[in-house]
Amino acid sequence: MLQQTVVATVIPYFLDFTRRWPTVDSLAAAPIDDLLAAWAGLGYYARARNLHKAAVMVAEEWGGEFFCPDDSSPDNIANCDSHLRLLPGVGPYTAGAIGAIAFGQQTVVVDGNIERLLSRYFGIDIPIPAAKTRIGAAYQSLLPVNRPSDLPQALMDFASAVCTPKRPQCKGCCLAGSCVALANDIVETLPVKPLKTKKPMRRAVFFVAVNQHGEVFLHRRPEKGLLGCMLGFPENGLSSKAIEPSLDQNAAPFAAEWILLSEPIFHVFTHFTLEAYIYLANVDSQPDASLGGMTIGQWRKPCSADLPSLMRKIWAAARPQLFRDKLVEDEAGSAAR
DNA sequence: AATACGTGGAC
DNA sequence: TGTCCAAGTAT
Repeated sequence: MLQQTVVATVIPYFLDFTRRWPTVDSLAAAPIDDLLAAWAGLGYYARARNLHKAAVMVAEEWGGEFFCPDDSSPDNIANCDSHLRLLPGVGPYTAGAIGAIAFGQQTVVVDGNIERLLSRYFGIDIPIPAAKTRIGAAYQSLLPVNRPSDLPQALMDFASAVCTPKRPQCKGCCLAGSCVALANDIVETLPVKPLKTKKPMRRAVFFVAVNQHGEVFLHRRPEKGLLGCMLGFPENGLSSKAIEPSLDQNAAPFAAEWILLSEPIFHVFTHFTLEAYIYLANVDSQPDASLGGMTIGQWRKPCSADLPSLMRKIWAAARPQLFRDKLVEDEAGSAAR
């Protein structure tokens, strides 16, 4: 959960997950849709899919244990690392963190905080990601024999509090006397990040329908790609790089009196900004939307908690309009989950 | 190596 | 509709 996500954001999700699925076995046995619903709003949804796959691997293939050699010889540290890396979603950082924190091994653990701290302290001025090799070597050179699990956690907290990206607290820093970047007055220029390209715009249309039962029409998105496997309103254009998708009703999941909201909403992703146009419909029947005989969606009680943030935002924009001339029970009653 | 992948908080 | 970034990983 902490991958590219700040601690304060993670805490409620972590507490919910560990309460509902306190063991690897329970997590592996949980329906993936339950995990995805619990993950909704946290972002980077491949993490949730990988977490479940990893739990299934540990439960069914590893006998329920994160096998790790208790002998801490260098060979076994490497073996443990490569073993953990077999789990989907476990990369260099996570494998190192598990090795150090869970098993007390002398692993290399370099997150964004430590990367910043070490690149500054050692004056590593080659760009990321090429600098990662040297930063890893620098970390290796610091590894203590005793309590190796303290090092990454101490460095992360220290860098997060003192060696910050902007306005680092060099005055009074206990490392100021030997920090290469400080001596060269280049602290805030490190680490060297690649130049960021301008974020492109995409345009998409979304279809929000409510039936006479107060249910909305949602579908499960394709298992890979943006918002993979998450619930969402049918749409057209979201995954298309060409900013061309027509704003007409061609992609509607079924025929209805679709009304286009006058104003689009905007949503910012990591690599593009979305301009989302929203079509609305109140339907008296319950159309069975299908393509080639396959049902493409389902009518469900609207529950924002199950939706990724983009879809929550779309629902929040659509709901007042849909409820204007049709009294429908909203989700307030079902929000006490 | 470069890009895809979410979201929200701090300025 | 800004900018930058966060306990990164997969492809």
